[in-house]
Amino acid sequence: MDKKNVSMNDVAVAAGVSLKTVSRVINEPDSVRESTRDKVHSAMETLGFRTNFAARSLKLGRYGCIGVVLFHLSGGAVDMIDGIADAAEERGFALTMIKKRAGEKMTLADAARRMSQLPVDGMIFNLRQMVDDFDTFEALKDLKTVIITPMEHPTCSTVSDDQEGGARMACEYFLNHGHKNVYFVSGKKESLSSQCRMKGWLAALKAHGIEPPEPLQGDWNADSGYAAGLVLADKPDCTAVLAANDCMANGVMMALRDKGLSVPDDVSVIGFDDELYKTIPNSILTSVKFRHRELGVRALNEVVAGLEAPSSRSRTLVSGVLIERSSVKDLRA
Amino acid sequence: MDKKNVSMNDVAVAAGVSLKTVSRVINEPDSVRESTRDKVHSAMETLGFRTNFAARSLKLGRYGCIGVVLFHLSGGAVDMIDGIADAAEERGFALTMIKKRAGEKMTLADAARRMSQLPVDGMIFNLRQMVDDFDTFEALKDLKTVIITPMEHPTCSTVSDDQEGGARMACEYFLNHGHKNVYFVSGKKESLSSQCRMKGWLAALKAHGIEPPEPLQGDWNADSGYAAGLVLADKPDCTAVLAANDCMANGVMMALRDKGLSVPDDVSVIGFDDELYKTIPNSILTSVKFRHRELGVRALNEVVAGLEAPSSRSRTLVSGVLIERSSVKDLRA
DNA sequence: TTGCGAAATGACAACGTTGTCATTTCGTTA
DNA sequence: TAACGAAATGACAACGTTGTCATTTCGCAA
Repeated sequence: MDKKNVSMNDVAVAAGVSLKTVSRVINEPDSVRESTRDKVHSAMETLGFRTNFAARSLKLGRYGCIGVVLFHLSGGAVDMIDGIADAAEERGFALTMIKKRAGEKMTLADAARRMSQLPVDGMIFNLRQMVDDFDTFEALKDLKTVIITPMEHPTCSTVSDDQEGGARMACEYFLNHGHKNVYFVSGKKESLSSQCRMKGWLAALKAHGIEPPEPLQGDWNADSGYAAGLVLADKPDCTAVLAANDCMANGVMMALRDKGLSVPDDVSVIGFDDELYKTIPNSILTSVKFRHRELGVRALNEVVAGLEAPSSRSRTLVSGVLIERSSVKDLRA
Repeated sequence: MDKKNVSMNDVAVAAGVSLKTVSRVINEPDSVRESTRDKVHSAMETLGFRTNFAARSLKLGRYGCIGVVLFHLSGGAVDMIDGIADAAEERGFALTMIKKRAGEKMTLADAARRMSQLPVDGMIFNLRQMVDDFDTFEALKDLKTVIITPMEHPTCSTVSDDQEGGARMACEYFLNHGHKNVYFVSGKKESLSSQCRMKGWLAALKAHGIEPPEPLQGDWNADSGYAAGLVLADKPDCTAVLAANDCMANGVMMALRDKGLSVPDDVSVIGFDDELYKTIPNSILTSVKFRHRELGVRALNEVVAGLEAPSSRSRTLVSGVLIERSSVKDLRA
């Protein structure tokens, strides 16, 4: 019965004004007389008018949308997306999202090409693992591209947690409390987060002239931490353990206890992400927390700032915070 | 120096063909001679042509995008978004996302209005708490709307985990194992998940003619579970505890142990979400797991299926699964 | 070589907005 | 009341595609 889409022209006819006046009511209401405005408004109301995004964008030459490519969707990603979305909202942008499917192989170039066919003025890549064309990739000109990744990129702006710095901070915290060495339990090998955390640990120890012990390989889950803890319990020189996340840290602590050792009296432990308190009552685990929300906000702001100068390039690091609880013993006493 | 946007016309001129032929190379390549196609392709390559989304959508009258409104962004949301995104990908759709900001008040009508100005053919609302206009809301016609929520909606299609059924299943599991009653620890009051889980618990007990004990109020975190556990430890008739999530279940278990009770020998426990194993080594907690990913897939499919008939209405429930471990003792023996 | 039907290509309008510029209407002052 | 400048409104083109329909080119049989 009724027409599919109500256009400005329909509204104009109904209100007895010109199409351009309807346009003005929407975009510069002050420039039209109040009586006219009311007529137009009620016509819009009656007909159920909604501005057509496609036509508007076509004319304006921009979309008001930022593309987000999720190469990987992990736990911390929620808060990051939250930050991106809130910041976008605040600046009047919506998000256009695509995701790498499990098993699918997607390069940065693939992602950029696909995104460029969608309604976006700029884009953000969330990249937590290495990708083949990382170093050779060049963003499409006139389409600002920001990569969320700990790696430095030759031409694109990047934003990252300072994971390396966070790990260094945790190590120094141990050393400042009189520990002479720090053991490390890593996450999955292919994870850049794990790699960076390990790098920070290595750097801190070397900076103090300490020979780092062999790191123990974990997989983020508690069971792998428990296995590592069993091994560490037998090392007499092990007084401090840095685990690449809280779940593994918890596994380590439980193994140590099962072996008759006390945390922190016999061995001190620090984790990452500060989420153990959600699952363990009265959690004592000291942990390095990253501000994922802030990370998202920064990434979005960087894109928006770069809309006018897509080829600009910057590198943003969002520092971590050490949440102090009681899992680290002060050996200096 | 170079023009801002390369249009099909530019490509046509460069390739020495008509604009329409370029269009055909893109949309129906088989209808154009191979030699022509090659000319066009190389012209596109040279000029860096990318089809203009706005113009294309304007002409076609559709976008190939599904809107997602996040009223609330919780942990389980990651998997759900993952499912939505994968299913969208598979069916050739991208996602357009907006989010309710913390503190902001957003009704369904608000969300629908905002979305309708964006490039979307249909939309999904993720709604985990009650909202003022839930019962009165009517979706915009010709814009299929699916709500992810446990509540039934008068006019819109809804998709949900069967939380109530999951809770019932867990209760019955206790009862089938010879337990005579089941205590319940709830999540945050305003959470619909918590409300549904409680409803299922009540329903199961009543169906067996059991008078439900007073539920204990928690807040999803372990500490609140621990507090509840301390209370429950003093109830001699308490042999079975259903906690609205795994974190609280863990809190309950630790409190019971601290009070000298054994799980499952003295008290049996079941949780929800099956995520404790990530944090606790050798976790014994039996838990009801919901398939959030599947939930997202169903929601997206429902939208896409409804694109042609936006006013159709359906209700989808995705059942939960009981992951059996050893935290429930069989009292029948 | 001619003629014919099918395949390939092209010209032009249309989608629903906004920008440019011209025209009309209004309120004010002489 | 006339004249004027400012405010309000309108006519028309343009954004970059795709659909419709007309035209050209091709391959093949007579």
